[in-house]
Amino acid sequence: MATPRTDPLTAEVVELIGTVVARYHTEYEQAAAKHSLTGAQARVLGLLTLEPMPMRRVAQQLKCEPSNITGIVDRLEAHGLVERRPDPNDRRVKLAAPTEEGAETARKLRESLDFAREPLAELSEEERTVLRDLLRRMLGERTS
Amino acid sequence: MATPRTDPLTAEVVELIGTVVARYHTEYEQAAAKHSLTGAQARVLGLLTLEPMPMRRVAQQLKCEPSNITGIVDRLEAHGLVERRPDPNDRRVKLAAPTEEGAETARKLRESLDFAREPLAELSEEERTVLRDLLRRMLGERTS
DNA sequence: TATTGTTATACTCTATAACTATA
DNA sequence: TATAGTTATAGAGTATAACAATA
Repeated sequence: MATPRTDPLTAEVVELIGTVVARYHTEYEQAAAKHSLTGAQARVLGLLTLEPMPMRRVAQQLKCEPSNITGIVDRLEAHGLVERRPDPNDRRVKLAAPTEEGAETARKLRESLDFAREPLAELSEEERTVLRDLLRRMLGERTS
Repeated sequence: MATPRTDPLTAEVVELIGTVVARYHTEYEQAAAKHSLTGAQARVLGLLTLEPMPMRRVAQQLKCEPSNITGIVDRLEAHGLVERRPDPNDRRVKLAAPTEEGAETARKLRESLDFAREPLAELSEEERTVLRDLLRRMLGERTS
């Protein structure tokens, strides 16, 4: 209640961002579906492709309960895209890691996510730079 | 495959948009949860606040199957936020409309969605105008 | 004792298909 | 016959709580 009424300009920007969010999600889900994956599965696979990690950490990155990761990794494992490896330093831990096929699928997934190019192609390089800087400022320093 | 490799600048903008999308979703779900609603329920309620409409049309707007809307409206109705009204012109149709309490909840929900202000407050009015124009261009003419 | 991953449970969202009542 | 909404069903994601193995 400390904030003033939202002005029309801000409201429009928020609405535009909402549209971006909706389109981003649609495209992400479609790209995942092309590889018979759900959005959550594709996100986990993409995450593991950056670096194999304990199940616990996957849950932290996805901001969900650890118990959920069990099922998602189960299904990725059933597809042959991910495997569980023992952690030599702590036998309680299981490291989730993409298989070779999983890494390949993740790569194709990133490519088929043409949200990357199609809408941004409308903008010149200079405009994209401006957009980048504005988004950076908007998102702040939070490394999180 | 007609598109060239994604350049680093575009890649960064895409990643920034991904961050915006993630934060938008988190805040949206949290705002909905404050009112004991799920994201889907909050979206439907927000939609109906703009204009009461047949169940069928709700499904079209949310891009999901009509059968799903039955349950979502059931739960909103159980919360006393939405009601089903007969359509005088076609007795097959049920118009979903917010109750007074539903409209009030939707209003609070919009306010508590401080994604609207907090991050954008970092930008000056001129910068927000630039951002608006870039997003408009990026999203194209589609009025939808 | 505390932590990791899992299981069990319950709820929601989602798509598909079959059903009903209207049109 | 076609359409609007519903029901039934199944799969997936989510949170909570309890559990086994390990630290």
